[in-house]
Amino acid sequence: MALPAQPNRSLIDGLQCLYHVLGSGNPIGSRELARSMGEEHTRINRLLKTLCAMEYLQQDEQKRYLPGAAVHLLSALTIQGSGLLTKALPVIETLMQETGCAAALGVLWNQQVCYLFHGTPQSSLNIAIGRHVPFTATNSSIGKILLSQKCADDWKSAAAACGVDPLSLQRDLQNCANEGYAIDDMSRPGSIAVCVGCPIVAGLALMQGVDKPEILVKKFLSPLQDAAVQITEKLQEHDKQTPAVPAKQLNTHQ
Amino acid sequence: MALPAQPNRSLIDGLQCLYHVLGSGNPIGSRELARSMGEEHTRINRLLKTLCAMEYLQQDEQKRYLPGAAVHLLSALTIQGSGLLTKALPVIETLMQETGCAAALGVLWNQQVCYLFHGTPQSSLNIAIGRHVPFTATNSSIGKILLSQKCADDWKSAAAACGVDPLSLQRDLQNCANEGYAIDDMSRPGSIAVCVGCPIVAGLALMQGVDKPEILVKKFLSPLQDAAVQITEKLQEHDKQTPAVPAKQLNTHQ
DNA sequence: TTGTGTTGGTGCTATTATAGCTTCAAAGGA
DNA sequence: TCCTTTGAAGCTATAATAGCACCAACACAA
Repeated sequence: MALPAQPNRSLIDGLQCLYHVLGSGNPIGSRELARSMGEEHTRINRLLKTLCAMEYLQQDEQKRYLPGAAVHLLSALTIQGSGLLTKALPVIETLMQETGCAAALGVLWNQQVCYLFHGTPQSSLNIAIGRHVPFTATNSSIGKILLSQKCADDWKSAAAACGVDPLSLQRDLQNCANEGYAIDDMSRPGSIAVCVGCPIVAGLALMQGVDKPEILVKKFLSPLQDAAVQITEKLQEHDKQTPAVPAKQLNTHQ
Repeated sequence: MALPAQPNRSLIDGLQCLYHVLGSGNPIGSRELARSMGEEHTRINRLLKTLCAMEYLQQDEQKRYLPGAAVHLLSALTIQGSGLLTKALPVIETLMQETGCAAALGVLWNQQVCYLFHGTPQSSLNIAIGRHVPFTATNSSIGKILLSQKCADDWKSAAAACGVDPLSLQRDLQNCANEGYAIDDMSRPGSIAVCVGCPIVAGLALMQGVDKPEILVKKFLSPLQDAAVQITEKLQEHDKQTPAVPAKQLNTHQ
């Protein structure tokens, strides 16, 4: 991912602090966070205090940092603003009913896949958010198909980060890019995934235990692609007609 | 909310950019965003490019900005890291079954309430995220109870932001703080709300149309408080035992 | 109770990251 | 074809920031 001519270092590091606190899973002190991030503690402290002032974080009685109201609100705004989950869920439910498969919707970030949805035809419709720890992209059909749309530098970074052979990964991803889908037949159950969104934002997968990966392609690629197209179209309609939150309500420093 | 000695202006403004793009509800260009935020366009452009580089945002074919994978992942991490929704939902479901009321869980930020959950005993368990536009705090029992825990300066800001009489609001909020609950009997249906979390992070409300607000207190305060205590305890257990995402996976610049 | 170590947070100041003006190529619309 | 607006970046002055040193408070062990 190319940096712009003048990236803003404070914003980058501040978001990394936020990410680490959220990923910590429990309250964490400013010096502890600085050590775990390998940074100078005063700077981290100031970034944390700024996030606190904005209510993205708050402090418990021992002054350790934990999520605040603003980050919950950002989550809600993310889901509503992008419409990804609300548009995708009805399509995914139909897809699961028609195919009898489990399905997942996930995003790729920093060589990791995070599920937004994971469910089965039998279970009540369930949102996966909060259910799964992010996991390495190269172990996942969603990860591979999303990674295949990235540049060669990202492929090298991914190979290094995930500890796999770069040439092998390149062949695999090149094939995914060519075919427009990715297969994971190493996990149990196996899965097949395609991209959704324009620009691409997520991967959609169907999962089923099968004897041969070709069966995943033969049985499930077509309905999966149809579902992905439907979701992408719904997202584009969403982008054209979603009323914005009034600017007065968005403005936070007047 | 008091600013620290050396707040980081870039982080503040960068998060406001992100918030505005998400709240926009559709892709938005950098000059358009700068105009709507009342800021100089070069700076906004650099902040947007930085958010893009980190994949919090992405650009469509017309180079307009829309949510990217990282902000979805941050949402998932928020929900998982705080455990607020996953811990609260089973308790809320029981509460709705026992009382026959609709319920809501919401956070307060910038004088606005945002629902994380809103459901009824009859509907399948549903997450409200993405369902409701944030709305002004003083029109909501959740807003009032959360606001009552803030300082007097915040009360004045809220009165100004929501266009209500400061003295009237102060009396109302003082009463909420004293009683430990807030009533909204102006909306249809009426509702009663208490705080959850330690430190407080959200408000939990029950809603039902009643002839008199006293009936809300008499019938629903006790089960509501019980549910709030249960959720708060579960959150504290969560903070003690949630495994963190491995630091290797959190580290984004190595 | 006392001493030690660690904590969160800030004062001070050098410096560099940043902000804002200007400019440009590209794109869209009349 | 011309005009307007766009996203993006070069240049440079400056103010926001980074890092060191320090402090009061707290926890823990002796």
